[in-house]
Amino acid sequence: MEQDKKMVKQITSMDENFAQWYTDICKKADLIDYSSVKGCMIIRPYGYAIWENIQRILDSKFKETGHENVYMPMFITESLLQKEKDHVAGFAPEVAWVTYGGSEKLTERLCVRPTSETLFCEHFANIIRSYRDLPKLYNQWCSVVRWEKTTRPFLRSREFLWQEGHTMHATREEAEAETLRQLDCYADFFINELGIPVIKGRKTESDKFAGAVATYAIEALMHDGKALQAGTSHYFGDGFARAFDITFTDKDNKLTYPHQTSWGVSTRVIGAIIMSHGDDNGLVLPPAVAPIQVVILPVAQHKPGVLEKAAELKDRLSKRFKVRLDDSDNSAGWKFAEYEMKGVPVRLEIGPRDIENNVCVLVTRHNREKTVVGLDGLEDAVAAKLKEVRDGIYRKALDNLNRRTYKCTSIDEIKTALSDKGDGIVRAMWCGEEECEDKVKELTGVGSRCIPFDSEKISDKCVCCGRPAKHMVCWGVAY
RNA sequence: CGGGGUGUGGCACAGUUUGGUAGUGCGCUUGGUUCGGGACCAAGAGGCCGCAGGUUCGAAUCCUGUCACUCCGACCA
Repeated sequence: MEQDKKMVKQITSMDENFAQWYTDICKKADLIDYSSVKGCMIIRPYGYAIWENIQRILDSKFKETGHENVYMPMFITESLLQKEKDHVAGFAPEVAWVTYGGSEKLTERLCVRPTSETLFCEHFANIIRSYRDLPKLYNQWCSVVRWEKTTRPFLRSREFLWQEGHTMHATREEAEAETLRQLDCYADFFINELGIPVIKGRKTESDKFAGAVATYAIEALMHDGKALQAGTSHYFGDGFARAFDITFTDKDNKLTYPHQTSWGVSTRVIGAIIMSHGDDNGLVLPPAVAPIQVVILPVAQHKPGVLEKAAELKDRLSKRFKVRLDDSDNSAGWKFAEYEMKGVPVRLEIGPRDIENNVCVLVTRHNREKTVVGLDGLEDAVAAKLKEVRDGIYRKALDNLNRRTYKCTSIDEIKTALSDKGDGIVRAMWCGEEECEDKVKELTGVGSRCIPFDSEKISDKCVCCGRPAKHMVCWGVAY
């Protein structure tokens, strides 16, 4: 069928080489360009516009729950970074250091922030005195640097953009509730706005954030069956508070350590969108974050009245949607392919034939379905189509997750499932010992992703050692 | 950090084996015809062949080194 034909020859097909397909999309959809510094990418206007939309939605969610934005410095003195020993041990191998200021060697070298817990702690120590100062609900939008060895656009770059929330609370219960609330905030955003199903869960001890008491994450399954940690939320207890000497006087006039959280999502979200929804014709963007929600393509635009009608529709639709009218003199076919590559959710075609009949053609990106709709009430038809795209891509992604979820009770079952059906999420029981966690990875290739909240009892025994099981774990190959 | 691949107009590549005038396609510019799935004709512009050394009368091509990108593994958002 014509519809199945691959229109965009420049993109490597997913089945042929998934990694190449991914980088092709990043480049060909104008999301990024490489720079002369390894691992540092240029986020181009179209890619940055997606990030701005992500920021806008999340930022307003954060503010609805009382969070305030701040900005912390980019540099951390070495002695400050050293204060919490688990934290420094976790991050030291991948930090970049500034050793010179101008031509003078610094007496103490400065680390370029890989994350800002230490900076927030230093500041919290100065501003928290009484229980009346709590909670402190802070967030910052910034970039951080981690000196990665292997880099990939959006998924792992040396500098990346993110948001990091840092909060301080009077009680453990309050801080734990905050940790889970923000995890839910991310999960809702992924499911409802991005149409990406996620697994919510807790990380195992070995996979925890450096310095955390508990780390929670949302994991998403990509098209190739690999899992992507898409957002994290940490509960720190009072460990950092003790290391940084942050205390407050509680209602009973007792000096107390506050309880802390941090949580973040990064531009990796864009990688998740690409690998959850994209296809061999390019990007497929969730309407909520698409820089262009509707592209209007006039057909036979030199014929009298066509451009005028197209401009009129643009004015009408712009009141409710993000609209672009492409009246360049590229051929209609070229434009179809171009906006498909860029993942624009809804395309509107308007030509002389349509104008005669007072209709236009709407095409949804994810399934290329064409519908002829009347120009009266067009706004509602477009809104319905955008909803259809969100629901359609969510269903597809959920199907992928369900199809690639395997319940297993033995190492052999895991191996068989993975080799028969490909990479995916293995649900299997675990005794809680790190030794078994490592062994499963060694024997089958899948590591523990998380202990999911929607746990089920698959058997009584650990999939590895056969001793009584403590948890059900989701295992997978990670990005 | 290990293993592979690639660096040649903006992009994709050929040319390297066997050293001898820098090529093709796409894109770009100008003009014209087109336009419901990546249109066509004509005329143009654009390159110290990643970088640094070396061999040679002569190097994109051979040698040494180096850097970057990319893919596959180990570590990480």
